Amino acid sequence: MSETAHRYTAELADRIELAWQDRWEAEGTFDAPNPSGPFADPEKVASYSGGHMLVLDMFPYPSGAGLHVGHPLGYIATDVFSRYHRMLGKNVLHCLGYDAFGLPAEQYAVQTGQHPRVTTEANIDIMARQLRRLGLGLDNRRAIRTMDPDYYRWTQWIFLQIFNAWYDTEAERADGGRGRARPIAELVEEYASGARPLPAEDGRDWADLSPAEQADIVDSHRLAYASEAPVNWAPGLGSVVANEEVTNEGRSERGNFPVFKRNLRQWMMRITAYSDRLADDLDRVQWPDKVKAMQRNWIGRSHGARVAFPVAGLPEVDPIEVFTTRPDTLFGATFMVLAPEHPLVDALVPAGEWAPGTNPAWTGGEASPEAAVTAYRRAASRKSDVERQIEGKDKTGVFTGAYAVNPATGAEIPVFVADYVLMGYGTGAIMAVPGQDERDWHFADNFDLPRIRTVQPTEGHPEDEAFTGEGPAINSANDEIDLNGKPVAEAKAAMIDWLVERGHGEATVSYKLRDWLFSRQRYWGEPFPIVFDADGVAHGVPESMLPVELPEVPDYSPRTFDPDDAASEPEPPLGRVREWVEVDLDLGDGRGVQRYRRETNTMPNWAGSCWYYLRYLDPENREELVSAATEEYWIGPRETPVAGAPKGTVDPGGVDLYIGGVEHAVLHLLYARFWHKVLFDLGHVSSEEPFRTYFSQGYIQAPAYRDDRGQPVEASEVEEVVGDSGAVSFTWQGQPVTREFGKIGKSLKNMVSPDDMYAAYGADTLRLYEMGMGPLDQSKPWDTRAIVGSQRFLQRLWRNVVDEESGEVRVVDEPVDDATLRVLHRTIDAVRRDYDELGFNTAIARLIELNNALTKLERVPRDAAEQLVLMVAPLAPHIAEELWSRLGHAESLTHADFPVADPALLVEDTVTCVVQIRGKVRDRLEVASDITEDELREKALALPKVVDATAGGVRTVIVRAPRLVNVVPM
RNA sequence: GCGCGAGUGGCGGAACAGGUAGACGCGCCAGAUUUAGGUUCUGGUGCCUUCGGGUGUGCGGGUUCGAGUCCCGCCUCGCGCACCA
Repeated sequence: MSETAHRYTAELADRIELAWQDRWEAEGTFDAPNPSGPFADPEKVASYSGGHMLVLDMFPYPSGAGLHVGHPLGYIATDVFSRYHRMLGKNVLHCLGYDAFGLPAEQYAVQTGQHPRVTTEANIDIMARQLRRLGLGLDNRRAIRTMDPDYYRWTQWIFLQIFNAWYDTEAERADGGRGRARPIAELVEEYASGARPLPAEDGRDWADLSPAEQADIVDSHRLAYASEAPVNWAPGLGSVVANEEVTNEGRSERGNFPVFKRNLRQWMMRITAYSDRLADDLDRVQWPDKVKAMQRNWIGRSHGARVAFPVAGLPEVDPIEVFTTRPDTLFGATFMVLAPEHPLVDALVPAGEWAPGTNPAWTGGEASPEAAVTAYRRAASRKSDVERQIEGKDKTGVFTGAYAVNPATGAEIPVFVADYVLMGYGTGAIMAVPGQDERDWHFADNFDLPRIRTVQPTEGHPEDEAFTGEGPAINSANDEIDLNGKPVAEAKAAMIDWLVERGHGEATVSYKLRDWLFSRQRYWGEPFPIVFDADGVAHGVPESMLPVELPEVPDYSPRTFDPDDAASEPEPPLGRVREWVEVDLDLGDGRGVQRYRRETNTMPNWAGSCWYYLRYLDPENREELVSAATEEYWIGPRETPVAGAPKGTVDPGGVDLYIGGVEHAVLHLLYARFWHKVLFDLGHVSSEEPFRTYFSQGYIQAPAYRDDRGQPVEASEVEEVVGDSGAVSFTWQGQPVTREFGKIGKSLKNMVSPDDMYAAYGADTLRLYEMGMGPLDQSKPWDTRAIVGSQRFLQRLWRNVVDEESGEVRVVDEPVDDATLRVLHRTIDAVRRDYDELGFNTAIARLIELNNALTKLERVPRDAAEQLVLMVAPLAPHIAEELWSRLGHAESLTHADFPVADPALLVEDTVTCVVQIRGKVRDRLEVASDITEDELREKALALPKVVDATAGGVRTVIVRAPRLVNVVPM
C-alpha cells in the first residue's frame, strides 16, 4: 500500500461509479418527461430552453453469452451525445428495450425444455446489469420488451391496421404525390356504392356477389394478405424465411440450411406498394450514402418498357408480355425466354412431336415439346438456389415449340424456357437480344440462335461478345420507324412512342423489391390476430380481444426435415395446441358466435423491431399505440430539413439520432420505414420516416489466433514472443499460432467481456477508451494493452483536482492566467464542434491536451478545473460527477450548462508564420496576428536564409498573412 | 462483373476551406521514485544522415507558388449486390 491513498485506482473508480449509478437511479435523473399522458410533466417540459431530442440505439437481442466489449460501442456514443445535449438544455430521451422474441431462445428451449420466456428473462437480467454498470443515462421506465403481451398487443394491432388497409394508387397525398394506404372499409364502400367498378366484368353488382367472392376481391387488395406464392422454404430449419434472410449462397441466414423455392400459402406484406416512396424519401433523411445505396439497390427501380409479343398461330393465347430496359434494341430480339414457372407456358406448348427440322440441341433430348418442357420444369423446381448459383453462366433451357412475332420486324422468333429468367422479376419473360446482352449472347451461343447487332459497337470491341455500351443504333428500321443513327436514350424514347402508338407496349417501371414474406413456423414470436372461418376466409380479431396471447405448448420445436427434402411441408408448433387453435368467437360482424381456426404461424422477429421506437414514447398508454401529442412532440416533422437534403425538401420527422450496425441496412431499416409509412397514411403518426438521422457504427474487432490446423485457440491464453530481430510471433501452449482480427465472439474464441474491464479499470475508463479509439463509423481493432492510456488520463484529471495523499480538493480560487484561459476556450470551442459531429476521438485528444496544460501549472485554478470537468462529463460521467460534487456542487451536473467559448479569447495575439522557399519550410517567424501582407513580406525577405536563397533575385512571393510566406527565387 | 468506401510512423489514429504532415494515445528508449518487479512521474521518439541537410501520406502522371487534400490512370484491401432483362 502506497502513501497515495486517494489515487484514482480501479477500486476507487468502482466505488464512485456504483455510488453515482445508485443516485441517478434514485433521483430518476434520466427520466424524460412527456408533454401529456402517463409520463406527463408539462411544466418541466416547458422548462427546457434547448428544446428536445430523441436519441436511440438499435435495441439488443438478449443472447445467453452476455455482452462483449463490441456491443456497448454504439450505446456509449449515444449516451455521450445525449448527456452533451442535456447540458445544452434539451429534454433528451434516451432509452433501451429488448428485442426479446427470436430463434436462439427457441432453439435453446428445444434443447433444454426451459420455456424461452424464462431463458430470455434471465438473459435480459444479465444484460441489464452489464449495461447499468456502464453508466448509461437511460430512462428505464421505457425499457420495453417485445415479448410482453402489453407490448405485442400493439404489434398485433398494427398488423390489423395493415391487414385492414389497401393501397389506393390514385389517392392524393398531402405532399402532392399520388398513392397512399386507406382503410379497407372505404374500398368496400366504394364497391358497394358503385363508385368504383368491380374488377370482374360480368356485369354483376357488389351485392350480387357471394360473401366468398367479395372476400376474394377484398383480400386481393389488403396490404397484409395470405397467398399461395413461391417462398423460401428451409426444411432443415422447419420454417420459411424472407428473401432478405437468404444468403448469397442460397442458404438460410439462420442455421445455414439449404433454401428451396416452394409454392406455399403464407402471409405477405405488400411492401412493393411503397417502392417509389421508400426509394424517393431516402433523399429526405440523413443516412450514410452507403446505406441509402443499399436500400435503393434492394428496391432496384429501373425504367423501361413493357412490350407485347403475339404468339404465332395462336390468336386465342394472350400475347407474351416482357419487360425491357432496352426497348431501343427491339429489332435485335431474335428469340424469347420464359421463366420455367411462367403461367403462359402450358398454353404455348404444341401437342405432338417436334416439328420436322427442329434443331436437336433445342429439344433437351425429349421426343416432344411437352415432354421437354415438363422435364426441364421439373429439374428446375428441384434445384435449390445453391445449385442454380453453382451452374452460373452455363445457360440451360429448352424450346417450347412455339414462336412469337417480333412487333418491330414481324419475324417469327422461337420461344424458350430457361431458368436464367426469373419469375419474380419483371413479367417473368424476356425478349432476348444477344447483340446487346451478355446472357442472351451466351444462350444464343449454346443454342445456335441468330444475333443481330442493333447498336454500333465501339472500335476494337471483340467480335464474339455482346456490346452493352453506348453507340448509334443500326439495323433498326421498318416502314414506320427508323432508329438508325440515334443514340441509345433517343432511340429508347422513339421506340416507346412507336410501341404506344401501335398498341404494342408502354413505358413502365420495374422493381427488384418483392412483397415481404411475413409468417414463420416458429413458437417464439407474436401470434397473428387472425382466425379463419369454415370457408377458409381470414378475419381479423377485434381490437377488444387483443392481445392474442401466445399459448403454452408441450414442445417448442417446429417439425424439421432432412435439409435437402424440398418436398416437405411446414408444420408450425402452435398447430399442435388444438384447444387454442379451435375457438368459438363472436367477431361482432353480426354472424354471432361461430367456430374459427386460429392462424398458427407466428410473426417474424422483425415485427417487434419495426415500431418499438414508437412505443418508447408512450409505453404505458393503454388506449393508443402512442398518443398524437406525444408522437408529434418527439418525432414530428421539424421546420428545417436535414443537412444535405435537396432543395425544397420537407422534413419527414423521425428519431433525431439512431445508431446501429449496418447489417440491418435492408432488413430492419427497410421494414420499419414501410410500417411507419403505413401508419402515417392511416393517420396514426405525424412523421413520414422513423429515423431522420441514422449513423452506422463500425465494429470492434479483436485479435484471434489459429493453430496449424486452422482451429481457433483461446485468445486469452496466447503468449506474445518478440524475436531477436524485433519480429513478433505468437504461441499457445508452446505451439506457434497465427493472428488475425475478427468479430468478437465464441466462434473465434476471442471474447473480451466488459465485466473484466470494469474490474480492472472501471466503466469511465472503458467508455473513454472505446470513444477514443478512432472514428465511430470505422471498424477498429481492440487492444486491451492500450486502455491504460485512458486510465492515466483520468488519473491525471483526478490529481489536478484532488490531492492523492490527503484526498483534499487542491484547486485554488485564483483567476486563470491568460495563456491557460486561451487554451481553455480553444478547447471548449473545439470540443463543442467535435461533440456535435460525434467526433469523440478528437474531443478526447483536446481534453487530454487541456488537462496536460493544467498539470504543468503549479496551482490549478478552480474555474479551469470546473470547466474541464463539465466537458469531460458526457464521456466519463461518474468521475465528473464525483469531482463536481467535491468541488462543492450539490446538484448532479447532468443539467449543468456546457461551457461556452468566449470568441474574444479564440483570437490569438501572435501566431507562428512559416516561411517557405519553393514550397518547403525553411524558417519560422513569430508575428502579430493582424500583421499586414507588406510588413510580413518585408520581414520574411530579411531573414538570413531567405537572403541566401534569393541572391540571384526573386521570381515571386506568395503572402498569406499571418500564417505563411512562400518565396520563389529566380 | 456492378456499386460504395479506404490506403498516413512499429500500432490505433490527427490534419477546418489546397498552406507547419504525424495532434492524442499505445508501444519503444532514457532518466527519477522503488529493495526488486509492477505502478507512477519527467523527457525523447517518421525514416536516412557525413548533423549541413536529405526524404516522406499505396504506385505513376498532371494542375498549382504550394498537394495527404484537387484531376487522370493503375494497384491493394474492406463492405454490399450479383443471371434483375
